[in-house]
Amino acid sequence: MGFFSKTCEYAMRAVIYIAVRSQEGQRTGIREIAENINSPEHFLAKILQKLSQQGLVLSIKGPHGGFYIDAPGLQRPMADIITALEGNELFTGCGMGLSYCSENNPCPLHEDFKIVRNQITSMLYKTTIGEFNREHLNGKLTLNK
Amino acid sequence: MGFFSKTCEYAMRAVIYIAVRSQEGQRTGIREIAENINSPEHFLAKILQKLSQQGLVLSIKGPHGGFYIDAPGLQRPMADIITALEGNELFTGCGMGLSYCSENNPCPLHEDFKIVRNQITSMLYKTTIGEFNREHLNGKLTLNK
DNA sequence: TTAATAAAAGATAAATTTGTCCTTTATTTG
DNA sequence: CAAATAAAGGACAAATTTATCTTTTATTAA
Repeated sequence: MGFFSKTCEYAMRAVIYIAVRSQEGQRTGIREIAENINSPEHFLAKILQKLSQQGLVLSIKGPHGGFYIDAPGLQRPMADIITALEGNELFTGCGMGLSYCSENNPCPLHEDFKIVRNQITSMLYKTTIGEFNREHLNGKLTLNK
Repeated sequence: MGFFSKTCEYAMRAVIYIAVRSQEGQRTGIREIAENINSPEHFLAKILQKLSQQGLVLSIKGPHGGFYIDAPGLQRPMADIITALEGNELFTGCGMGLSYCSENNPCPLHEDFKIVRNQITSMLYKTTIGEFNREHLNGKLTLNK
């Protein structure tokens, strides 16, 4: 059980990769992205299709086409990727899966879990899609293994 | 996407329920547990089978048999439930699913994610299986909806 | 305007998780 | 001992997630 689903993992890696390439003024094809983030190409295509439909990434068909992200897009938080693909259950749901868990009706882990959830939420909202650049990837950061 | 898998959700709820009943000196059958934590009975049976094999819960067959947890068992951390069922990927894995992500080779979310993971880890290790009792369940706490 | 390129879209398949059912084994009680 | 009880275990089925393959549509460039 990974923390995020494969779908979200691939999506985050892909979007960061596209963001880096976009800041270099390049559009990127699926092949290149999949190779660089180590994901199944066709599965990733489906994911990017969804993100594209929701306007999280932009795309152009045909020669020299590919995916890219514009300046406003680069300012959006990582959280938007998760939300676009799986809604906001991660940010709101009960840790033990109880639908009526709430302040008034808490599960045993409610209080502690609130802290964890807030931490995740703030991590994903404060980190923007565009805050990683080529230097990061040329340094210690990695996306593909 | 829930935070934990259904398996872990049911397991945590079931173990807490068994712990409460054990502290009342009672063994509990699968039927009763499933009803009280709102889980599919047979699926839960499989889960408890695994937890029983690993010694996390104890069981006795036949009339007046059922599941229970002894005093040392009640002292164990909730984390043991997760580990018993799915290993410790949750406590060690990279948020973006990268196998070689580490201090020397971090993914873009590495630093923030470390904080989140530590919080989860400490939540699950500091909370013991036996720390909830009937008063909790009769109060605001809930396990079944 | 034709050929090549690349994403969009649809169909299908494999793998995993979740859920159900049935038989066997162990234990208790009458 | 026989009948009843309850977990253990095995087989199977449904649902979801992950992955693959093929066709269509849009765009570019020769």
